[in-house]
Amino acid sequence: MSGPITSRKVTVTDVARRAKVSPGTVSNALSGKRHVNAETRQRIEQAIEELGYVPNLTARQMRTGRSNTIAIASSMSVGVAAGPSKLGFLMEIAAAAAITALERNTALILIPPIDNPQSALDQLSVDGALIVEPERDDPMLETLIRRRVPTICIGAPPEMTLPHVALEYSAMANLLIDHLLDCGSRHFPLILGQSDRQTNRDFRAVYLARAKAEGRPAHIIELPEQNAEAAAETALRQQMEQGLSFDGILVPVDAMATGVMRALRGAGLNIPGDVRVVTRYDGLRARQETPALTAIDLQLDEVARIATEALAQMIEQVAIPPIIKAPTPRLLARRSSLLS
Amino acid sequence: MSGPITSRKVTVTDVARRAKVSPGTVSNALSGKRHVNAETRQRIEQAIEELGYVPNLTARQMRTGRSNTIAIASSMSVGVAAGPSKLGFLMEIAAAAAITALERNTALILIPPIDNPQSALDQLSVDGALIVEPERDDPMLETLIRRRVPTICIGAPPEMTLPHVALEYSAMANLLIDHLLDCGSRHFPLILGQSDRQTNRDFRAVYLARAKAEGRPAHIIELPEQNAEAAAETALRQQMEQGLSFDGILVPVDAMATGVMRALRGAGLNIPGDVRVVTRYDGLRARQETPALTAIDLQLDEVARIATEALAQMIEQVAIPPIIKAPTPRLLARRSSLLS
DNA sequence: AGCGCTCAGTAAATCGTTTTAATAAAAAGG
DNA sequence: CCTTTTTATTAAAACGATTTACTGAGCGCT
Repeated sequence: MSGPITSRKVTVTDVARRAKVSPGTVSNALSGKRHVNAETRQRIEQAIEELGYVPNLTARQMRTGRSNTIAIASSMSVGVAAGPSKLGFLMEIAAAAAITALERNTALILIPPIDNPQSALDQLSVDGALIVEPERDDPMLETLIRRRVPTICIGAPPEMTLPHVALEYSAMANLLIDHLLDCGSRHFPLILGQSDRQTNRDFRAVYLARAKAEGRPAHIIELPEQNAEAAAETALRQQMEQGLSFDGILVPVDAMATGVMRALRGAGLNIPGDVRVVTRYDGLRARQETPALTAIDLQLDEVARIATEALAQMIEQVAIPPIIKAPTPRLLARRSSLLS
Repeated sequence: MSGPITSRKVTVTDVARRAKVSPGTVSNALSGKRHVNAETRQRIEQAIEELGYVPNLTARQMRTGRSNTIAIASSMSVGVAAGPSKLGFLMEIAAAAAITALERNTALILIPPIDNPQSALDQLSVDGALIVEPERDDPMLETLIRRRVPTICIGAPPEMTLPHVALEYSAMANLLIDHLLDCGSRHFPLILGQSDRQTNRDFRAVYLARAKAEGRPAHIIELPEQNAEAAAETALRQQMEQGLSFDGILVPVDAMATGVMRALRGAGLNIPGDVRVVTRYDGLRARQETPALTAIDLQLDEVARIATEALAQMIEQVAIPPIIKAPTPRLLARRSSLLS
């Protein structure tokens, strides 16, 4: 407990007094917006040092109208996102975005999936927002638009006119289907979630189109996203009991892939010998499975960086293209599909 | 593009004018700090509705001196934390803390491990901070203390006088050792990281004390935390080649546990038949291993909640106990140690 | 000398709230 | 009926920075 008991905050005025200049000059010295004499600047810096001055960010924000803060949010309901899987996806992006943001002197505030996201937004003043894989009629997205908060979606939003970083779901689907074919699979069902997101639409469309074009059977299993792992396991088990046969499985959601693996193991099937399994999100789950799952490298940290920088542009009123291309996804072939 | 091109922000003054009252009254109506006539309040609420008034948080913060923002940070260097493992730990806490914070109208800003965390803190004005498993001479912690920012550590800080939520590492170590003994193991090395954190100190102390008291051999393998998984794998492999024999392994860090599992499988050992493996952090890794790893349920979301609420108290200058007990850790026995 | 121009610095206005001190009106008390 | 107290409201002063408009001083150039 050294130092004064009550240390009144030291302000720009205190510094100015000590350096025998006006507050305005101190401000200029700090921001560099106007030139100040080298000698004067010297005095100011010394005063700052001696007094231990730290600028009050709030006051600065108030004057400049910027909060130097962006939010990252996912609207997924707690039930869906709370599992380590989806949360992992969001958090992986959040961590990368936070780093990029901090490099630009911007703080990233985390809005995890909560029941009433709008009330949260009401209490926050942010310069912009990133929103991850928005759903149709996403309440959070709607609130942001109504408030005219600059917003960038990661993954296509339902109305394609909103600016977003386009994750190339179709390309991913093609990569995975090509790979399954390369590995000798011809009969592979598609297992996916039933929420109305771009990723689901694209995977379904590509899957159906190619099955038709290439004369292969198409079989889509749609599942609720609550408790995805167990849902996938039981669903697949049931289908197998009913005689469904296949030599591969395309299951984009990693949590579902884990469930699928469990069902397959339970049925005594050999992977990849009998069945090749491929998934999309290359999270911990895919890497940790035995055998490790073939997946797509989404390059999420790069995606997050791009999105954050685009958002910064948008906040500074610089025009940006409405659709920003994400880095090209790459296939990560692993033992769950490689026969040799 | 409906609506006015440039919609000047509507302020409390606009509302006041419209409701034919003074700005102060509007403020009182909003905050409820002073009583305002029911009829007047009615008029004000209507004006707010009609104008679509949204309070300017920054101005409010400036006047009240609160930013309604807390930071969560981990000081781990990028190399250590960037892996999904440690990041998972931080993020799991962050997500839970964000939820608790939002319930209290406080935003949580994320400071991921970056090279120069102090510069980041300089640009932020927060009411308080949570800091996860601080290290000795933690630069971030030092900055926070110098700035007199109310701070709560999650996991004991090096100087025990700082307020913190005490994760009961000793209890965890005892739980795991008891369990290994129950499962018939008597020779189990301890594999841990070499950074100077409370968790490492506690595990080492308990391990040594019990080995001595119970007449068992003690063998500690200390590893750098960079690239923990590979480090653990090669280290264990080497030790086995040199003739180290054991019937169990105590490896708190989950990334290292994964490496250990790989080394054991590589040596053709049966788990849990030949070797029982237990770890501490029950993350995705532990659950996804085959066989799944026995671990400790740290109840991190509860820990985060407790820490966030304590921090809120501290910010409001309410006295809090310097050491806050975390919920009692519970053993999650899984197939990596269960013989039957 | 007079004119224009840059340079450094200052005083004052401003951002949008909350809070304090003052006030008018109404109610209560004698 | 004249005080006191309470109640509801308001005008004005903060909060701590940035920015605008203004002021001299110094300098170069006809």
